[in-house]
Amino acid sequence: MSVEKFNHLVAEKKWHKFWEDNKIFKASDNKKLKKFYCLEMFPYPSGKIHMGHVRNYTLGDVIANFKRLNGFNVLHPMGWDSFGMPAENAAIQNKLHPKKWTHSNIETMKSQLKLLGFSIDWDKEISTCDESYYKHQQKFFLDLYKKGLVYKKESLVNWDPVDNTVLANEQVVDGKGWRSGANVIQKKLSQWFFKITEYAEDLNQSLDTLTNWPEKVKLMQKNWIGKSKGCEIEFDLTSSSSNKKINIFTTRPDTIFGASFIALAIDHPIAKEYEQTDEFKEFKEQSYKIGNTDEAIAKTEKFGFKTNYVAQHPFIKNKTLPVYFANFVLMEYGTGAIFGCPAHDQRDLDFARKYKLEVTPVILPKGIKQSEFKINKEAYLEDGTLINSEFLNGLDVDKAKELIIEKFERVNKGKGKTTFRLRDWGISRQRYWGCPIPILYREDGAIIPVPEKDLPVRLPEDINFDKPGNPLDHHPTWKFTTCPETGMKAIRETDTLDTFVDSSWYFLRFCSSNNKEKGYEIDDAKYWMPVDQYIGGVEHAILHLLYSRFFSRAISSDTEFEIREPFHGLFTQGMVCHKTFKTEDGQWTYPEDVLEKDGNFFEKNSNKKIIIGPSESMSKSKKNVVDPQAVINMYGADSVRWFMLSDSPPERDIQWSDEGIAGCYKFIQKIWSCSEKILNISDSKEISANEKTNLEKLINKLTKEITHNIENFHFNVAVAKFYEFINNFTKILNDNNQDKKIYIEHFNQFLILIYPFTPHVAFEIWEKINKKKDLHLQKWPSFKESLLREEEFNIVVQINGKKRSILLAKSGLTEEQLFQMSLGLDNVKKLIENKKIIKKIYVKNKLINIVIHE
RNA sequence: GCCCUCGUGGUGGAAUUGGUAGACACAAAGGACUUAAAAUCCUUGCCCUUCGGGGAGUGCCGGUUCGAGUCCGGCCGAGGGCACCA
Repeated sequence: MSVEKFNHLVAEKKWHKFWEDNKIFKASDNKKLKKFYCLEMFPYPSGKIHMGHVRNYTLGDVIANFKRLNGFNVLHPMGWDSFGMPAENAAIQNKLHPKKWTHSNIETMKSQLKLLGFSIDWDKEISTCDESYYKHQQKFFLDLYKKGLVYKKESLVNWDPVDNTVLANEQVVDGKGWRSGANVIQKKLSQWFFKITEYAEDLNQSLDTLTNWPEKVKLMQKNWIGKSKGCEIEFDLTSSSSNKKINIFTTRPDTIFGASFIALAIDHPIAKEYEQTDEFKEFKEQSYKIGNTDEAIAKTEKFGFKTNYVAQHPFIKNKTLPVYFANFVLMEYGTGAIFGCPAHDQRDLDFARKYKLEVTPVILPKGIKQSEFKINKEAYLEDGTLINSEFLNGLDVDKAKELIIEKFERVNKGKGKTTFRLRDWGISRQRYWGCPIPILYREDGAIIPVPEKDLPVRLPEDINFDKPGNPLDHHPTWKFTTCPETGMKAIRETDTLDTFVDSSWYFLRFCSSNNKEKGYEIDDAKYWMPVDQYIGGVEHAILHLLYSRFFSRAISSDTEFEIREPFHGLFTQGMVCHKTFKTEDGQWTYPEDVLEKDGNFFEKNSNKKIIIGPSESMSKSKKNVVDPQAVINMYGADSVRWFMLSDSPPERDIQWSDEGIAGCYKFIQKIWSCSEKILNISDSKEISANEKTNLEKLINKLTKEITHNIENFHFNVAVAKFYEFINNFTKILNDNNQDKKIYIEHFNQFLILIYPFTPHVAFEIWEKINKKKDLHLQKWPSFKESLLREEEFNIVVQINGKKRSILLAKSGLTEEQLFQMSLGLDNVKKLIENKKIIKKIYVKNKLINIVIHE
């Protein structure tokens, strides 16, 4: 009998149309339903979708479908992170307007996403470059401005000389621009900032409430925020000509008696007094000379510049400390000044050795005599007992810290203080393709926020990219305007907002996508927020997630509904990898251009020999990419989705392979042919009661496993269980009486279970069997614990912990009965002959361990 | 340098709380069907074996336990984050 194949090309098109026409993935407005907000990180419209998108949205789609079948009102939207530099770069290179380029990319990518059959509510689609989006963002900017969370300051910024723009600290990777890869230089500019540091404590503490976030991500954020408890201490500085007071910050106030110098940052206010001297100029120049990479900075030799100040030690009369400027002290952290305790800090020790300063140990390691304890080249950083420290002597480090802070506070020379590594978020970008900052500079010098009624501040469309720099700045008319209150002349802010601002609230916009008045409606947000499951790449573990957590708080504080944590559950998926191919002369080669001949590989056109490199994350530059669209055409959307869920756990990297996708295709066909076999049963006969129970148990077990594995993101295990089921099911189907009704009943349940993974083939078979297009209206099946209970068990029989035999036993037997049975097993008998049994262990329905004397 | 995670067959990986290691898939070898191929299906997978079974085995060394991939200590290796943060 010939069996017809599943034709994905026809079936997928048919179901896409049906789903779209009937809007079956539309979220309901009925706020009485139990909701589930499933969100994947929205894409940047760079051109075409890539395998990373496919994986991301497939993972999310399984969850969305699963939750819908479980009776949730699911919000599963899609949008476009559509402002950003590539659009401008494309405009410069191809003379194409960024808007046109962006919109055409969105069209392409949208049609590609639709090919995969994702259950997206397209009615809620948004795009951050639309003024219907960014006008609300400008309103939020003004709100934050009113709340005092936005400020402008002259600051040294990371300047990318290739992209001609400012970069946030986070966008500088190893001293290079994250996008251009150019060496970043320091430049002074007046910049807008969000006061994210205002929320440092809250952002840090609240991480502990995020129980459905990966520990790894929470830890990365903790490290980034970098909270440290310490103490601020006031020192009196004197020189022959003046007296000063300065504050220093330390986390080791307990080592105050080991202090031997004060070190200041090069740009500390006191530096003003030395700026004119040649020696200081030279010192400053030298410290700026050091390489750009963080690593190079960290390994640079410590050096300093001695001032003519001395500092009075706070507790030792007549003891003064020399005051230096030092290249390793940062103005941005703490107070830009420290006291050096060489014995217990490596940098301080290096510095002290260089300038022959005192090294007084004040912490004695446990178990070492004071007379034998010497500091040579390594500082002692661990805990111990305080020595040489007057009233602190004999205490351990923690106690000493406590006591000394109390003492400082009592004598009014310092106080306990917490500092953070986190800095404020610089949001100004000297770029055209971004959200305009709604600010005016009036001719009298006043800075005026654009009134709400004048929003949006629209981007002009007639722009010129021929000159370098920001086209908004040299636009002939756009920036010239008047003050709405006084009528005085005014100039618009020509910087635009960092695109991370766009993505810091888009999840809120999805709650009220089509609302024209507000960025989001409080009632909608109350219902939908927080996002129940957020899925995306781990590369956003710090920036995007931290900014979003801050921005949600900032814009919703003082409103009726404060959104502190926007993402309840977070899942970070791994990357899609592929082998890399290079010709012998070092040219990267696309996988489809590589041919195999007798175990050797050649480039298709040139016939050059190909060297196969390690599997790496797919990237255009290395050409180790596979185009999703081509694969979908060939194998179908279900096969591609199935591949993305198979084998590798979703949090780990996955290796793309041609064999793998072919295997997935085979499995889809196998499901199809299994359904054909059932439908073609012509001589239906009743099945035996025993087989009937077996079948019931099979589907019941599958139901439990799939439910459990979806809930825990073990999609690869779920896939394995589906394979196992189909293997067993077809075996029973082939070996037994063919009871059509029973098989159909169980296969229907199987189709519901697999629908979230491979919706097209599931719908097609469902319709074929049931003559209805209503698979999506089915209820997720429940499983019966009673059916999971077995009447027979394989009980492992161990002797001294080693497996020796297996005992097939019915349930209900007592421990003693089972023990006697196991003693009767040939293998066991042989091994315990003439040996003394010392002990026996029984694990119910699982295992017997007989311990004997060897 | 500091912090974190992970080491299981040829490969991707599985293994609720410590309780049959290697599920499932890919690749390979052999076989069945076929004139042939494709497709499909079956078998095998380290060492020894009298074919009943026995032995070794989850990066390395040691420990706890009746029993360790799983827990503890120490190494080695890979990946990721931070990086002059006082």
